[in-house]
Amino acid sequence: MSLRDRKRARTRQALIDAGAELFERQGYDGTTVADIAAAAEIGTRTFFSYFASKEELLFPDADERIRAAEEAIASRGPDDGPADVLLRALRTSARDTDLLSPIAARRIELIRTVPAVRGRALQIQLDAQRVIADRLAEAFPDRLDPVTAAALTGAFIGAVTGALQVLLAGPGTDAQAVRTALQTATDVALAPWQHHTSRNGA
Amino acid sequence: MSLRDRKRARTRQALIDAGAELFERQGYDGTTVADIAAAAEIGTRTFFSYFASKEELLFPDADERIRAAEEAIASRGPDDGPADVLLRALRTSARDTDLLSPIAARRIELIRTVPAVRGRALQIQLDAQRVIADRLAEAFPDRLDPVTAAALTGAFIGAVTGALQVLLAGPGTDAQAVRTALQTATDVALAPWQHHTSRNGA
DNA sequence: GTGCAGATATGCAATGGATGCAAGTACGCG
DNA sequence: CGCGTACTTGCATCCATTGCATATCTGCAC
Repeated sequence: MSLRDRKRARTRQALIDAGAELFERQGYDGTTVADIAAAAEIGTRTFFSYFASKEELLFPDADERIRAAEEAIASRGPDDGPADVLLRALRTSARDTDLLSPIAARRIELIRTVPAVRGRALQIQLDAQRVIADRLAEAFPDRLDPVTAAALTGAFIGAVTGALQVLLAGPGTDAQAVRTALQTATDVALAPWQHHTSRNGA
Repeated sequence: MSLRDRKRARTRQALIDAGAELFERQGYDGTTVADIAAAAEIGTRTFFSYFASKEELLFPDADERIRAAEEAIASRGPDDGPADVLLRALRTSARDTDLLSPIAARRIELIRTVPAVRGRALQIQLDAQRVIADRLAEAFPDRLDPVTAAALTGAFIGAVTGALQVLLAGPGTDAQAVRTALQTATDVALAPWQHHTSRNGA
């Protein structure tokens, strides 16, 4: 990696960190892009050459996750069915720190409370869903037509999202509750597609 | 309805119509709120006492639809299970003109092409999903815990959304294709919950 | 009909995100 | 070293959105 690339990566991370801290301290709306740029010691204008919008700062790894999910689909085993593949994609792209680490908790809080952030999060999710549905249809051309693949993917992601939404709306949530909810959601969505009941470890 | 209310309703409709025409003619981003307000003959500032944002103009009946869905759940028959109730809610809140009328087609086009509009549409959908999940859990307290109700609702709406997304991404779509896709989506999401296969007429 | 209280409408100014443009500056490579 | 390209940045601008103060209108009571 060249100096230029290293520098750019460092600045990018500085922006992410500065954003996280300022959002924590002053709230999302109480923090301006100018604040964040100043904290990372770059010009305000330059912020937008790193992130297309203020919201993007909260989802810096969206692309990687989608790639990870695609990778999980591509590297499926010969006996895996659509349900297995979706579960693998979920486990691969959603790390277990995603719901319980303090940083993640604050992100979820922002998704819940700031409309602009929620809107962006949902868009990212829908984009991911489309990609996964395409890959899934490609992976099982005999068993899944494109519409069915999209419906199945939508059902899977929708179930997980819905379950987490109610779960996280309540008070303090522990790791075990998250696991149970995920198991419930994946069972609901995938029941007819699973040969044998599988354990969920995400 | 008082004069005041009638006047307000008329202005509101004028804004919706003006928005639809201007978006059609100049594009969404090419139309400013000031343009819309002027076309409806009100002050720019006043626009925001009718709609909280420019995007809201495209979803003027979101509240009614959610109420309609709640009503559909409340008025369920004694033999209806969760799957029947969700199907009724869908048929009630989504009119068949929603996907095929020219006005609706343009709205869908905007949802697909304008990020801000897509974000708002998804938020409205998620809000509706939460309400429906709550009502569903209340309707079947013995059979559905809150998390399962949310997962089921999410799977149902997610499947429909996913299927429509791929379907509408393709070229010209006719009524029959929409019906088939909806049938596919609801089957995928509700298969284990349906006693007997039901016909879908939405 | 008159007048008051509350709801509406509007203008003005300010804030803040986002973008185009035109220099300026740094980096990679020959 | 020297050039071409990529990255930064300041500046001006556009536009959505909001607070505030003011003017206007409507519903209702007397």
